[in-house]
Amino acid sequence: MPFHALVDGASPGVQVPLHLTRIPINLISTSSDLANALVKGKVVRKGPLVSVAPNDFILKAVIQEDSQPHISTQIPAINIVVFGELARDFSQCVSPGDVVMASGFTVSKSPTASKDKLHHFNLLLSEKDANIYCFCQNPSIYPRSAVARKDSCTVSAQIVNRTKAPRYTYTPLGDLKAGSVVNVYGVVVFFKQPFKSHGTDFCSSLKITDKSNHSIGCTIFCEKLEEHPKIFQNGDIVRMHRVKVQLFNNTITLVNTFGFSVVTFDGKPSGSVEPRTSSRTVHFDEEDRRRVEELQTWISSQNILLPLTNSVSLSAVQPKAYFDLTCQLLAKAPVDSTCSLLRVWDGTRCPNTFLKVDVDPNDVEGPTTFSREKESFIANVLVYDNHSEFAKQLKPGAFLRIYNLRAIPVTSKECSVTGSQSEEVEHIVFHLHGGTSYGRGIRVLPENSPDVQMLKRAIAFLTEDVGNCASELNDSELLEVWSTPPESLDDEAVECSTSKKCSSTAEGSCRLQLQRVTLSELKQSPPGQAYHVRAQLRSYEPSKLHQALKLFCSKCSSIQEIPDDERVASIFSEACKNSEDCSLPPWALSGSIKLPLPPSGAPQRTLRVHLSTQLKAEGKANELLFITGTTLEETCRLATGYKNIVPVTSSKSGLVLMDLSAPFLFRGPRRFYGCKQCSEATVRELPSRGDKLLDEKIIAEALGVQLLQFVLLMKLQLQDATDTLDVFLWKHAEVFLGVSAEDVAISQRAQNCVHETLESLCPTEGTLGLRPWLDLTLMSYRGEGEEGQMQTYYQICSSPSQDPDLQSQDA
DNA sequence: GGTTAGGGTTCG
Repeated sequence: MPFHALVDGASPGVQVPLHLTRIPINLISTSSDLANALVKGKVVRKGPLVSVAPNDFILKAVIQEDSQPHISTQIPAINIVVFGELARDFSQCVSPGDVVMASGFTVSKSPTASKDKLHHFNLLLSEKDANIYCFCQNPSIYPRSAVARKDSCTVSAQIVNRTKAPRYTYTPLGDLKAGSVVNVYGVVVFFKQPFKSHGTDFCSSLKITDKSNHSIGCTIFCEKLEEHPKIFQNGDIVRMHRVKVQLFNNTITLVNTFGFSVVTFDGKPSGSVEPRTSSRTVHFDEEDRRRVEELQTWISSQNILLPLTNSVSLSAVQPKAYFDLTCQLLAKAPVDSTCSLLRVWDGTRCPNTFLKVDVDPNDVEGPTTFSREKESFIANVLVYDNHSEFAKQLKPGAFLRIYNLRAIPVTSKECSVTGSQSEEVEHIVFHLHGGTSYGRGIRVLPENSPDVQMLKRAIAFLTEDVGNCASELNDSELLEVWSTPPESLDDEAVECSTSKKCSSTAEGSCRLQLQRVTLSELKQSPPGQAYHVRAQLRSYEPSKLHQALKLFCSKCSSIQEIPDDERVASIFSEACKNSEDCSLPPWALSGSIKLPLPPSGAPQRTLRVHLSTQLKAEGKANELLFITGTTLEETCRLATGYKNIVPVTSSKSGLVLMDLSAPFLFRGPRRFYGCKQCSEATVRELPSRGDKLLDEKIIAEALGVQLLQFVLLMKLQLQDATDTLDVFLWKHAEVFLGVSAEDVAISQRAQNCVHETLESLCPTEGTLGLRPWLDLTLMSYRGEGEEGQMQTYYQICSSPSQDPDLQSQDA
């Protein structure tokens, strides 16, 4: 049913008001109190929509009591008459067989009772006073909209009143006929950011494909930028409504037409399907979710065929190459009338030294200088023409993706340290040439995008305080993880091994140039430094990827294992057993809900839930549910449909969270854990957040839980002609493997991606000689070993940049 | 009710 409906543009999550009381159809009469009455029935007949005036309609239908399926005859049924726009919405949204609820109705004597043998009264539903809710017979279809009611009745509801939610059909890209106007779904294989056309509008150009394997060019003209598709990378999914099919040069193309709308989705499955749109009235239902997930699955099966992303981290940039860069803007400055300088970073270090670009310090937005260490992580990007114009609106701190950057090598004369001779030095600078060829452009990424989350973690790892981490290095749990303290890079720790050169343009300041060393040389070098090595991957562990996934506490710096399901299940069953009656906190409302999708044959379970009065008052009752008395399996099943589920148990003192070895929060397939040592968990009402979406951080903070972060931890053995070396992959694991740890925790595709990366670097079959050579930046640091003695450890702090010239060299 | 663009690197 197409009811992911919005009422007057408000947010979804509509619920049947709790003060309504259901009235059986056979008890309806003129003497009944109808003010708070709710009637529920299955639509057994639906008449045509009759237009009586412009925007005024009448529709008749028959609903039948739906609660007595075992009685085959004499089921109470009643005529309903719907008026106005509500009638039109009902006509569009409700089909025979659907179950509806209605309130705010009046009754009148049925003139046809003797003929149709139905109820002696009719229900009259006017647009002004009545509400109709569509009730879904299978709660699994709309579990998100289920709400608890005080009378323990379960409803899955979405409001129909004033819903403008027609059913959409989508044309496969292989079936497009010139001249028609269609709705389509597609996977982006090429796109340009919107650019100013010579007419009145901005123009977006994109190419999409689907299972039919047709590749269709689309041109979108819209005056407002926010109406354009929000495409971040190839592989994103777009859904467009009302596009015209045209022939241009004998090729089918799509152009937007009157009533056009577009929504985009991440092409990577991440557990939740979030429509990207600035429209407040997006229509998005279960069918859409299914289509998006189907395309995501298809994309993952087409990985090899689709030229997806060209994203590269700074550490992997190859001179002369074109690439996309996801980064944070630190500072910017105009260079001249057609060119601006952007200073950006992504948490990794480019092996090449950047050309210093001279700008007037008074023109710089953001810091004019950085510490020497920080400077070595910052890239200089020159953007020209239209991009220089666009850059005027960028603010330092923003997260950007820059498309089709080019790494330009620049040779310049510099004086050596002694200052007497000049020598040729190769620098690098990134150019974003003018124009939009190859999708050249800049996009500001929203804070909540998975790529920005990953970027933030990489940057946070780079800048976090090492003292914080070092003080806890003896933690026994930490030492169990390969007996080593993973270290972080920070300004103190990075004392780079440099071949020091004085830039002739800089004020005598020294620039960092990482020297490449062999593994054997590295072992002889002093710790506490960054080194550049070229090596092959000889082996890695753990071989079972799920063992690489850990939980990390940023407060006490402990690394913890993810508890297995057996352990978590036992915590749930213990909590059930030990549960006692308790008085509810004053802010909590209590109710019950039925579990969706009971396993075949099992009776449907009703669960006791508590929800926040405040959230309910804000119309966000479904955003956070506290549940009691469930098994792990039931909790997971329930979590597929609700935003946030917090399992609790009742004790004499009131509601309490479960043992923190179990996840404290479930959302879809995601589970969130808290640190046992650092949490002071209490079940309490969440402070009002206004319009801010409840996320795990807000919930954890409110409950006094120190949120644990998913991290990946691996041990790699590197080899070159001189030696082998064990190194850890931790703080840069996400950048190195190109996935987020959180996705690895829930997505098979992310896991496959890691597996493929490792397999490509270290194939199970084949000789070592055939393995790619990797350019890597390593940090060395001192830490306490298993026996308490100090020893040197190494950690990878770059992504694997493969050296094509060395592919076939034998070690 | 549909002009604009209709992908295809590189001055800097």
